[in-house]
Amino acid sequence: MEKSAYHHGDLRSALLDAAEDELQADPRCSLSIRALASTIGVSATAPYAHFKTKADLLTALAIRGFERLRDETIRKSAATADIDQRFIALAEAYLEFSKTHPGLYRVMFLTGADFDAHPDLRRASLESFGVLQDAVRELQLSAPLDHAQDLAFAAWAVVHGIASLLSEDRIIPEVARSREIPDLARIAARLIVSQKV
Amino acid sequence: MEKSAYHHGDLRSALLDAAEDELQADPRCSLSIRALASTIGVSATAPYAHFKTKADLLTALAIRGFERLRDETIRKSAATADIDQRFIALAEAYLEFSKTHPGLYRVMFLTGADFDAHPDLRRASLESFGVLQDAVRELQLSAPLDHAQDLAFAAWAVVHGIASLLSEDRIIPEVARSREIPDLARIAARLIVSQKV
DNA sequence: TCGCTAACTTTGCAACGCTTAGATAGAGAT
DNA sequence: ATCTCTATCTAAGCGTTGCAAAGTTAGCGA
Repeated sequence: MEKSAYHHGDLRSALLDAAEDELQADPRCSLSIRALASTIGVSATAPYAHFKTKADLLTALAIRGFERLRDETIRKSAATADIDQRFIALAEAYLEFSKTHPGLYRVMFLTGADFDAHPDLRRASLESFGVLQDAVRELQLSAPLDHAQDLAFAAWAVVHGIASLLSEDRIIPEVARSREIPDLARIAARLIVSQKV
Repeated sequence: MEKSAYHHGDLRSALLDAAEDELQADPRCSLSIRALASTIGVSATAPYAHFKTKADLLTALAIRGFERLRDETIRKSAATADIDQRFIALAEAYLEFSKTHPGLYRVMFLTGADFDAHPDLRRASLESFGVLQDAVRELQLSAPLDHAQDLAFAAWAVVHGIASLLSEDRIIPEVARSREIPDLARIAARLIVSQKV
């Protein structure tokens, strides 16, 4: 990087980094390509050498997000030995991610990019879901496979539902007030864990 | 309406209707005030007499959406007598709403308007949640109140989670393929109903 | 009949996504 | 060492957007 004054060197990464910073500062901001370019110090249209459209940049951001979510959930749940506790830890990690990166989380689920057009996005999303799926399978090894699949999906839905309501502030204040993430994770985990056959 | 050529008569409602039509045609569209005004046939800035900002229009739309969601869920679940079945019907109605009005659903959970600034939005949202809450309370009249509250919240989270994944196409194809709404509703309902004390 | 006022139009600005055409510089071949 | 190819950048500009400001219209109560 800083190879010359003219060529930036790693504008693509710089754009994604700047976008993430912006999202961190204002989770609901509509990222402006021109503004990103400006803060980096390149011309307004330089980003278009790396992303054909703004949607493509958002898709790249979403992929980053899913990869980080996968890594975070794996890391935080690996520390626990007990299977039930591990599932709770996983839910916690998921909610924690959505709370510490609300803007990124928002982009992940709202890019509107369809999986067929972006196989990388599909893969990243599938891998995130896979972590939850594995944990559920651990919960009930003897269960018929489609039931385990349904349950993994249900687990994803609960956790994503809570995360979504949480980060969009659409959560019912009376319920969520003085509710910490561990509490919310337990609410979600209880539904799933109790379904063990 | 059509009081004169100059004054529209009911521009506010016309704007909301046009916005809904637009969302129905393209659920992911970013509504343009100018475009709405144009299709209605008034000047580009006429809408600002009724909505101070675009966000205010979106908030009004969200309120409409929550009211319709409340009505729909009440109507469709009232037909069923059995308590468990009623809960399933309720989940179905919720998912059905998110599927038939994906654009509106999107606006409802993404306006970013905070409840403190928009008490009408808070009320509408609370009333939608209240329908689910009542159904859960019916499920377990004897339960301690806070548990019922948690469970109602969990129910909302699952259903909203599924609806969100569904309408944003973030649903795992392998899971959702050939899954109709009744199936998805049953997956959600099983988690909740089985928690009866 | 006379204002008062809500609902409109006109004009205009700054920011936006994106296109096009041209400038720059590093890397590989000769 | 030079030439050329190409990815990366700049500059200029188009159409659209949200929104502010100032003036116009018409219905309604005094």
